[in-house]
Amino acid sequence: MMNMEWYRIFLHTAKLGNLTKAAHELHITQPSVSYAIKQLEAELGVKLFDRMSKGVALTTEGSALLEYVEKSFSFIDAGENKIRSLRELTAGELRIGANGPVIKHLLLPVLDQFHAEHPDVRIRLTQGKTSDIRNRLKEGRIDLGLVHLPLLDDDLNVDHLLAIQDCFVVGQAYRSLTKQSISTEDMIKIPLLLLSQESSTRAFVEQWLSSQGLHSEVDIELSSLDMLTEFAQRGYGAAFVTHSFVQDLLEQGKLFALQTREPIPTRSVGIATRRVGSLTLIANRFKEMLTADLNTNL
Amino acid sequence: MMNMEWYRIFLHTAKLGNLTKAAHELHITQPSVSYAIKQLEAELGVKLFDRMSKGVALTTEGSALLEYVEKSFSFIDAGENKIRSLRELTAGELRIGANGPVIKHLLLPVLDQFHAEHPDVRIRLTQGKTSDIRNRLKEGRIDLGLVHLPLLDDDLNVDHLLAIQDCFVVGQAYRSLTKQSISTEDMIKIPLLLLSQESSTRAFVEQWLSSQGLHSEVDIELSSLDMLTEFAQRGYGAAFVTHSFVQDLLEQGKLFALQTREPIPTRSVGIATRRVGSLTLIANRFKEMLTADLNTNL
DNA sequence: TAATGATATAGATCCTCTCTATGGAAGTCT
DNA sequence: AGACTTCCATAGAGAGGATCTATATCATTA
Repeated sequence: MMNMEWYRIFLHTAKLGNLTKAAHELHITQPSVSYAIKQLEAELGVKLFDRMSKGVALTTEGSALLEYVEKSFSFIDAGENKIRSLRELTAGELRIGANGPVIKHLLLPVLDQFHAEHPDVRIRLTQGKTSDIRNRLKEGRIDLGLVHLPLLDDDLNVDHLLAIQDCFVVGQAYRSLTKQSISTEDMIKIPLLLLSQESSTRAFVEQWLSSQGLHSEVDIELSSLDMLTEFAQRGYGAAFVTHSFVQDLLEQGKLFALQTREPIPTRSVGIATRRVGSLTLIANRFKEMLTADLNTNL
Repeated sequence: MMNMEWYRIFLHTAKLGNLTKAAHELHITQPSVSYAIKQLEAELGVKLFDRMSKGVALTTEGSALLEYVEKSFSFIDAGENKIRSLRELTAGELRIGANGPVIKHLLLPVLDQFHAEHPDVRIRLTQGKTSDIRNRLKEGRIDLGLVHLPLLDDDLNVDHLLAIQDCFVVGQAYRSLTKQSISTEDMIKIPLLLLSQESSTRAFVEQWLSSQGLHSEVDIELSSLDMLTEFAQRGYGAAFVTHSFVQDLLEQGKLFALQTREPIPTRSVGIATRRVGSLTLIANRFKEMLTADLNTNL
């Protein structure tokens, strides 16, 4: 049976025209090269080299073979280089999905760091709701998703990343209500500003309310955090938002958090990946970076 | 060190997605495949397959590698096919050189036979004088030349192919001279029709004459056998030609051979090849055919 | 003719691949 | 749930081929 190693030896020998030099280059001895060439010639049934007084010279048939063998090995070389690049994270891509606020407040700083360290990695970022991200993950269109927990899916693996605390915020108009704690019943008398129906945040707040036997009439339903805070600032009502995502506005005195008597449970943001198969080296690295970063920023 | 055989095993495994099946296809056992994949992964420093419950699946990195490995092996396959074709004489080319009369009267019949047996071999035929053929051979532009002997050249190997007998022929006008033998001295009183200066045939006839202390004034100097016989037929004089090449015209009574009292020595046509290096399989085959053919046609 | 620089060959050795046997994990079918 | 099947991993033994050392051989060159 044909042995691919013989081709490697053939290639070096053909290029150098000298068994002894080829042996040197391959870190083997001259008889080994002689043996390999002989095997190859026997197996192919064709003489590949003319043995000259000072070295060897390709026969016509040998030359014909060389063309192919050269190309073959150049592809192997290219493949090994590609693998090296992937291993050293100087090639490949990172495909992530997350929702808007998470991208802006959690992902972006880490992404900056990642991009600085691995500028050759192409970053493909998709914005979407947790449910979108789940689908994209399962379809293999992204490698890694940042999602709100709980996310139950047999195909996905979800690691807790960090806990977030939600709260209701209001603008100057309702500032008086923030002086002391407020019951949930009283609170929902204020017009509520919530994210649109399908979001997991909306599901969360509605579940919290219903656990207290309450139900809210939503007054204003928006699809982005920025708009929610904008409306809240202008006094349209109380917006349900993640505390740390509006930190700046709270500090600037543009928004004020209500102190709900009934505490709002914390919830988690997690990293979701496919359960089957393994992460790309890149995604792995990024995941490490995410967890490391958020642990130092505690 | 990287072993090319591992790539072969990788390729089969990747395509089948199943170590056991790959082992079957490669006529080895499943643990061998398992081992090879493991070695390759270790050497590349990258996991190539995810081990699933029912088989294996390429990782992203494995897929990247596969692209290259596929191409690499397809070139090896192509190379092996090419060699097979060359071995079976269903590819490649035959490059021959010979002078006009030899092509017409010696080469053509054998070439017909060769072409019938090996229609896929491209035939490159160059017409030229013996000296041209020698140069082309030495430059590697042809593989095989049919030349007049003697041809002395350290770089070339010349095998005797067949002996030819030259003669002087005349047309109807001089027919009377062919009734009985004629002395060389008398003969050169007839106008002589010879090939042009540089041809080896011309050199041969002049050497024959001068060996008898004679010298000829050439009357008509032409560069092709056909023209020589044409002029001879029309009674312009005696043409020096190879007997077997004008056999037909002699039989048809269009030409008549002089019986020279001093016999014209036979000379030889030979096959010339480069001394260094080896013949292509094709040229070898053709050479065999030439010698075989001319031995049966004795 | 000796020296040089090649390749070829012989025989011993060692390494690596392959094998057999077995274990273990994940799914599948009663 | 338990038996079965399918597939991969591991361990250890064994064989065979690639490699090594030593030497022969051949052609060229000084």
